[in-house]
Amino acid sequence: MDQDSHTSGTDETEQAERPTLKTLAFMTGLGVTTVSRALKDAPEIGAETRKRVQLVARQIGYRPNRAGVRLRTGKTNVISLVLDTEEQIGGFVSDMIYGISEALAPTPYHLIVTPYSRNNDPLEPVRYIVETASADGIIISRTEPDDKRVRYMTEHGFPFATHGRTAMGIEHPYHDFDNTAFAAQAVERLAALGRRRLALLAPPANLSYFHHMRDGFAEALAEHGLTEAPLTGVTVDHSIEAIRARTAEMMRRKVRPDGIVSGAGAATFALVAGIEDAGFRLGSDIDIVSKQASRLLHLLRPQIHVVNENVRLAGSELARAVMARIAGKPVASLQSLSRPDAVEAFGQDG
Amino acid sequence: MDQDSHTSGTDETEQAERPTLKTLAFMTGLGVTTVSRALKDAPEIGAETRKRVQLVARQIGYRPNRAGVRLRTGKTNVISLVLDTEEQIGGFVSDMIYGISEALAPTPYHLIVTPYSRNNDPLEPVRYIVETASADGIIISRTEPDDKRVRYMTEHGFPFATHGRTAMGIEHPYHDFDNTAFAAQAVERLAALGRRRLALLAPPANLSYFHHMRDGFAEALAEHGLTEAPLTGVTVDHSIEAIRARTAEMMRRKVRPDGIVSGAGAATFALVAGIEDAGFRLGSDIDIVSKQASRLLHLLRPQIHVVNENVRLAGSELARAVMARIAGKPVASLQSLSRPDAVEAFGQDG
DNA sequence: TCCAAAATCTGTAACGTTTCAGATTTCTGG
DNA sequence: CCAGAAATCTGAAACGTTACAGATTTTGGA
Repeated sequence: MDQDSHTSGTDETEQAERPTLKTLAFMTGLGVTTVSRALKDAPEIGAETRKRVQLVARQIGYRPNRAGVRLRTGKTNVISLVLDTEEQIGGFVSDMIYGISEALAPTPYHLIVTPYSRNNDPLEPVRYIVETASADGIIISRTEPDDKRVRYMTEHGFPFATHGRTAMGIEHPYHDFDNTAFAAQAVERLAALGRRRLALLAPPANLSYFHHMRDGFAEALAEHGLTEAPLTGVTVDHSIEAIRARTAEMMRRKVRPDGIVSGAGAATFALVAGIEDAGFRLGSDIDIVSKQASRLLHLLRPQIHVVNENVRLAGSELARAVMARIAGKPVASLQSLSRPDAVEAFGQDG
Repeated sequence: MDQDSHTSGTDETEQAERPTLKTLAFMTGLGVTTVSRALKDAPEIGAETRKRVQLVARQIGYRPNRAGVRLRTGKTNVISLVLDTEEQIGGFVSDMIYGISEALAPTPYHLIVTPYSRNNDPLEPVRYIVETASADGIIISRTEPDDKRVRYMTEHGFPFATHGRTAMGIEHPYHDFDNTAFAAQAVERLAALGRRRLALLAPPANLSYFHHMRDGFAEALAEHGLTEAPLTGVTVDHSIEAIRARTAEMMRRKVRPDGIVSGAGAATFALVAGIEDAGFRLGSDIDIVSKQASRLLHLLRPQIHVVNENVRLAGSELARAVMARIAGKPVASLQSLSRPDAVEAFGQDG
């Protein structure tokens, strides 16, 4: 029965060592194997034994040792969020993390944040995680149409989900905001306001959602018979100063836009500044429809038309998707697209 | 590249299993103990052997199995950032995470994010980590003068660092922004602008930095012979709407402030809205000096006077502090206070 | 040349978990 | 009442690492 009578356990006092399966086995008089199985509802354990073990486990607050499980099974119970750590003003990263945490909370999964610098190889952190098996699943963002990371993880059969879609003939879990619909709605609103010549402040051209947004923009432009005022050389990822300067420059030209679609909230701050630098007024000379993750734009200028992107939701969707993928669910059911709400407006005057 | 074409398991060919100490021992012809020691520069290993082992290890890309180390030694190589996940608009959490990541990057430490809801017990996640030994160190924020978590971790001898100081006679590592100095500088600026009656939009009263900020505010007020216009019932943590409404209310009273000190950037958005709701103008009727983590306020209204708080820096300081604490460095050297830069102004008119 | 001390190296035993291959007990039908 | 099947239970081994207690070799002093 009790083999370990003489061994190491010099814990005769009250100082409770953390209970292990052995502790539980001793307390219940069962073997450690039985205890292990009873706790995970294995079929070959008697109903009463199972209940008894689980009761005791709950009583003494048993929690499986993660290192033990991980060493034995290779399962880490970790989801890794891989993100680039360049300064992103008004970044939505916190919302994403909150969303992921929310989904992970009722599970045994922990969230680990793996950073990389945007000028390094984005594949590097992913490769590290896969090679060292330091997580069960990965969430990535800044997805590209032909994404090395997606290819790598797919080839290695490693579970993951992407924030944003790809276009490389690989089916994989993702969550995305429908930026095509957003851009189309934005153009439509501007058209309804009587605007004729529109500019688009787009994401960087290497990212998938650049194409989505641009497609929606271009198509709606055509549909409403509007023309484009190209806003080149600058993207939502550029610095406030760069966008501001470039916008002012554009506005000072003879042929300037009377409407702008902006892909990001922080960038819109810079847009507005640039417009006003050039001496124009929002709402009268020009209108802006902007996407935003945090609800501050209407406080900047109530004339801005906004579409809210729920990044927190994206986070929990992504977390759920990776976990489902880890559990072996088919990919097809793990792809979701978030349709934008209608464009909101707050008033013509402060 | 040759991907493991046939199904998941049974890779009989070149598909390299991850190397372990055993692999290394076999390759070098040494014992596994010797290899283990050679890799960590133990003194009883011959110089040549050491070099040889390290060379081979580097060649085949050996990386210690974290689960193995953790199970054997109890060392997790994990730092846990504990944070509350309530919606915090314009939250600085991303910056903090970037800062921590930066400091952790050249070390074997990983960052794990442990969330809790503000309405639950903040001690709960801390206790979980300590009890399950799931990290080597903890970073907490929203520090209170008499902080349960600090007491708990100290009593359990668990390494940690706090964002913000405490006042309970316990010495512990911290990093803090000097909010007393900030408030004093802010008041001074407002006094210099000829303002006489000032309001303070403060942090929640339970947090340490509420007291720091309020002390600096009150003292400077006295020093410059100014009076306070109390802005009660609302803190920087309240919703935009709440702050906005409360501010408008205050401004509509007969006795209203002609200057406001604001403890947070997002809250200042609401302040400005409230002021303008009531029909007053920034720069002429009233001035604001605000702290901000992200540099957007001057785009909201160039009249706002700002002091920047570098949260990214705070993050790396905190990370360095916990790691040093884990390494056994004395607490005294791990306390740092960040002095605010001078108040910045951007102009009197848009 | 020899012996002890120093310098190197090594096997075994854990850490806590799950899996494998039985062992034991209970049940069933004849 | 028994053989065999079913139902329960079990110890040993293994995952990769480090600590302990030796084992072996080399060195150096006499």
